[in-house]
Amino acid sequence: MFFAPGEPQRAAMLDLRTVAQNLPQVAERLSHRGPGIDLTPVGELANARRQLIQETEAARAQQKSESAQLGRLIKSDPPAAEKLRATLKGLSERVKAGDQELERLEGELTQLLLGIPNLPHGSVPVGGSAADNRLVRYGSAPKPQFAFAPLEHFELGEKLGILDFERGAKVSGARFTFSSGAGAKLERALISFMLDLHTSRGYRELLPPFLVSPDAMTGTGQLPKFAQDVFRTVALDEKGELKRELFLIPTAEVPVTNYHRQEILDGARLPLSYAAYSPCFRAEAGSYGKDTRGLIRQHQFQKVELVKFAAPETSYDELEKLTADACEVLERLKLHYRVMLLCTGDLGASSAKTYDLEVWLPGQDAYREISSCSNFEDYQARRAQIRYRPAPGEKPRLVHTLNGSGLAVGRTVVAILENYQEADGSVRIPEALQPYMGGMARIEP
RNA sequence: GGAGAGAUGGCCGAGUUGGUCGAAGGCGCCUGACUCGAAAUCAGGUAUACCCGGAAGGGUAUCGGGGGUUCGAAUCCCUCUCUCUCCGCCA
Repeated sequence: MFFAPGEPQRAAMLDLRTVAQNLPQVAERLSHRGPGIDLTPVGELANARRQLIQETEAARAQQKSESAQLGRLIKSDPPAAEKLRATLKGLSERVKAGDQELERLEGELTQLLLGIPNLPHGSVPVGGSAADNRLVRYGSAPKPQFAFAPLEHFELGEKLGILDFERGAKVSGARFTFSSGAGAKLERALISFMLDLHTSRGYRELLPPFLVSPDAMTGTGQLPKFAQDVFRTVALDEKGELKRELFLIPTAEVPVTNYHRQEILDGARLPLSYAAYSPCFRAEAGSYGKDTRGLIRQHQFQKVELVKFAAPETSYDELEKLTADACEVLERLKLHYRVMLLCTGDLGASSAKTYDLEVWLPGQDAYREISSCSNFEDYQARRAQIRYRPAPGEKPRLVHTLNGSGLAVGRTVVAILENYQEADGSVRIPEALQPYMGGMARIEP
């Protein structure tokens, strides 16, 4: 039913039954993401699992009813009871063996399913790389013109004394930075500005834990695929052995999406919208040599994240709204940007559809991603078991989860520095932000 | 960190000499009756997942998680997690 014509938005990922019963269709749609996904083992394992369940459950049903009979026999006919007990012993062992094998099969199957990315939505353009992403629109602010050669943000930041990359490296290593003075204040102002904007537009503010359990990381799909991209923390016991492990969140998406893990939400209250500030920690494995200078790619940065839990019928409308809410930050800051629709080849593994917001950076002479807004459909919800009851008495269904940055704070600082720079090296503060800066209108050396 | 108590269905709350307990009772919710309508009252229904089946329906699992004892565990044993109370420490 998930693949009925005209209903592509219902396409679900990771649902074993759907995948197993629609192998060719699923494989076809996954092929748009690129080669290398083989579903045959999934089909084979699914069949083996089904068969084993039937056998084991039949044996268990027999065991159960005869076991009850044994209970009665013990009182009425002890010798017969002893005889039956001996038979049941054997049956019990068969059942246990079947259970073990089933557990093994299902573990293997889960590992396979975890490795399969989400199915792209029908409206996502097919393409192999970022070059095939589709331009959706530009924001209202025009591209700024400069009568001088605009500097990159790190040059400005160092000259203004508000970004200290050297000391960041001294204390923590590469890709760590101190913001100081007006720079630190600017970050704080941006966070408040963004949260105030979003909460005034219907989001509930949430300040989440910054460390999460391995379960939470799996629920949103960070594990096991991206284990190398995250920081893991451990607590040791007296003997120096692992007592507990927690992960530094790579985005507030992780704690906030897991906020409703294993819950059945009231359908009448959907969509639920949250705006969460958090620092984000990323190991950035595999990006050596990329954006080595400046704030663009740090191991730690701050972000305000928007998260929604929506009914499947409305999730794509909510994606448009969420994207517009993220855009609104750039609109108010009067920064030039464009909205891109990611193609199948550039789409994140968990996402069914993603819009990237790319802000113009005159110092780099390039558009750079400052927000990524995605609909994950029920891909995350299935793992995290987040459901909703459409109406009282009805069956629970999986919700659709969405999220997007609103926005990445560090990159917003970059955009402000580069777009609002003056010939003398000073930087104006966008009007919308001035109330949050104690009225400051300009950062000067 | 030390001492103790607890974790049962949407919620509250029985059940711990192991057997027919998916689990009494209450609340909530749904359906019907009564009513012009509502409230109150009465009757019935009311978990989730998986497997078989076209369906009706049937089967299996789940009483915080995991493991064990047993023919059989919500009930016994071990372990982990979480919550609460008291003491200590601490931003």
